[in-house]
Amino acid sequence: MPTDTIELARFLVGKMVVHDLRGERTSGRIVETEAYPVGDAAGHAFGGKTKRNASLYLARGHAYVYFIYGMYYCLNVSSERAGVGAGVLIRALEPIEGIDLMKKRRGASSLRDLTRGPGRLALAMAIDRHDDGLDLCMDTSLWLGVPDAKYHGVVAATTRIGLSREQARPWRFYERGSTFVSGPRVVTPR
DNA sequence: GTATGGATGTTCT
DNA sequence: GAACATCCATACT
Repeated sequence: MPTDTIELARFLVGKMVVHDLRGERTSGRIVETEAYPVGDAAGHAFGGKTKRNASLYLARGHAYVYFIYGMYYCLNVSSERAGVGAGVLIRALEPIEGIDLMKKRRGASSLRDLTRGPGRLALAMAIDRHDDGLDLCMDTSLWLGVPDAKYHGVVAATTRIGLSREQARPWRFYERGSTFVSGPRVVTPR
């Protein structure tokens, strides 16, 4: 098992996210993540614990869901021990279960665009502030799992997306060759 | 294909 | 006011 935020971000590529909302089940295989480790100026926990980011300080494996740009939610996984603020952003999924339901929630959209991007996947899976703070290893409505089929993906690393304070470190991880990845697919040397 | 700007609400200066 | 871990429609090459 991973022992820190960056390892967890890599580890999560290929794993499943499942949401069962009163019997309406959607799921997807993670194809893209970003790490926001301790001390990272771009991380939401950088300025200390607040009401908004409190879930980042829960023990590894809890959901941190935040509202962004007045319209979208983003799903993160807390990544360190309790009391330490850090997390992994889930940026893109390959849709698996509940594809019709996801299309309905997203409005007309191609399969490829359903969950390609953090705001899109949260909308498709109906993840919102109700899910903030859930234990993704224990909860019965939103959880992380292992795919049925053996995972053969190759994980590559690049710089993160959409940050004004990015420092060009390879903390974005994605499945090489996947059509469901949201942004540039170029490997940076490390 | 790339580029640009607007929508929208919460949080912080 | 301004910034924000975004997305979509529109215009253009």
